[in-house]
Amino acid sequence: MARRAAADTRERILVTAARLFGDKGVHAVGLQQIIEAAGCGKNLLYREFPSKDVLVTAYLERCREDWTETLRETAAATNTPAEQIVAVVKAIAERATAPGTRGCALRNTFAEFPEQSHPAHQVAVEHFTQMRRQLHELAQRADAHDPQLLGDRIMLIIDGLYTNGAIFGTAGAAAAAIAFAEEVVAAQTTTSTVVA
Amino acid sequence: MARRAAADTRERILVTAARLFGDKGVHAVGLQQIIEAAGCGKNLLYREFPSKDVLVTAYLERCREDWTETLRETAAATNTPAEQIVAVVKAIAERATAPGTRGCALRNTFAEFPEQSHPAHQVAVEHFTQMRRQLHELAQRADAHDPQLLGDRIMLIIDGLYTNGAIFGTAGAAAAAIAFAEEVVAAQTTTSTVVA
DNA sequence: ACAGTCCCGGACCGATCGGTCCATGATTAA
DNA sequence: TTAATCATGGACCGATCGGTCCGGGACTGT
Repeated sequence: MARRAAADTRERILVTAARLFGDKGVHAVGLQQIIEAAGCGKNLLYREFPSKDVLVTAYLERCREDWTETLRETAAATNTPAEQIVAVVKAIAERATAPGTRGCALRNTFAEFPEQSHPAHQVAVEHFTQMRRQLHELAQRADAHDPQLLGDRIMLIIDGLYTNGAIFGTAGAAAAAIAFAEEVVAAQTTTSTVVA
Repeated sequence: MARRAAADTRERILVTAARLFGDKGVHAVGLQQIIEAAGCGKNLLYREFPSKDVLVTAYLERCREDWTETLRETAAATNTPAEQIVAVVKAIAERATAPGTRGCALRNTFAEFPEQSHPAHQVAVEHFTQMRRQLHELAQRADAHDPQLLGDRIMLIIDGLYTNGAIFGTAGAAAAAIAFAEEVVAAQTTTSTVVA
């Protein structure tokens, strides 16, 4: 077998770890398990990720990239910020209700690392802080009457959506969430609060 | 020292375990730690809770009782089902934004035990299923136009509230959540969809 | 005072954790 | 072909996990 490039190896380990962490939770997955699933030597994993904390952090950064990618895709697929907000909720609804999904990986890992000093905790907090700011900006560009309020409401819906989807799947409140988001956006972006 | 009654001992262990589990997560807390914090012998814990799974299950059942208690209290403190729905959201908002709170204990533990066969997983699923049914019933008694829809929306808000409060505390979307719930209830219980 | 009951807490068990080190074998460049 | 490089995977380490067992001391009823 040809020798694999270091970048490929790192990617393979990270993808494997992400799958296992996502499926079973970080604490429940041992490094030995990741090594076996990735089919690499023990040295290699420790060369790329000197400790489990580093690996977990890399895993969470990858999850953050997924969110950023979602923002980009929905921006490209819609014409207005208002439409994009709904598209984001729709994209997350699909993801959160997929079979076997366990909710937001960053939220789950946040729950596993309560210590504020832990890097995983910090990455998760950074993510949600950034996410909230981005939703506020998006609401502002959508000319919402109260951008903060709209952003926060969308954030509540998204966070609720993840939990609900993890438990009930498509039989849950996902469908309700999309219509919910549409109404909330519409109510905040119409020229009057009176709905005819 | 006077000998303690068995019921008191059990309660003391359970309260101690609940605090530690809630603060640090189930996987992160060892039984030795609980024993030391509760100030009891090792035998005693294993007499009351033959395994950690049993203890975790008892912890989650206690959390479910807290929810049931919240339902009772809000029912007693309000005059109409519509008011009760808002009161429930308000009560959870206070709880979820308290300093040091880490979100919904059942939701967090659900994240830690992904295996469907695990009793902790099952208790959590039962809780959310029951909770959703209760919110549907409450919405029905509030004469909502679409009780399922209103119940699901409130559930999204509550689930989102827990996550948001765990991360941002009172600086988060909690205040927005209460007004949000009020509007959602009002829109579903007015005689017309036209808001003056 | 005595015998019996109960509880604290430490010794101990096998398993597994994160992490280190190295022998072996395969692949590469020269 | 030879020498150097690199990945594999097992041996090993100390710590900690859930769980069992038991010694010794404090309390009880008689």
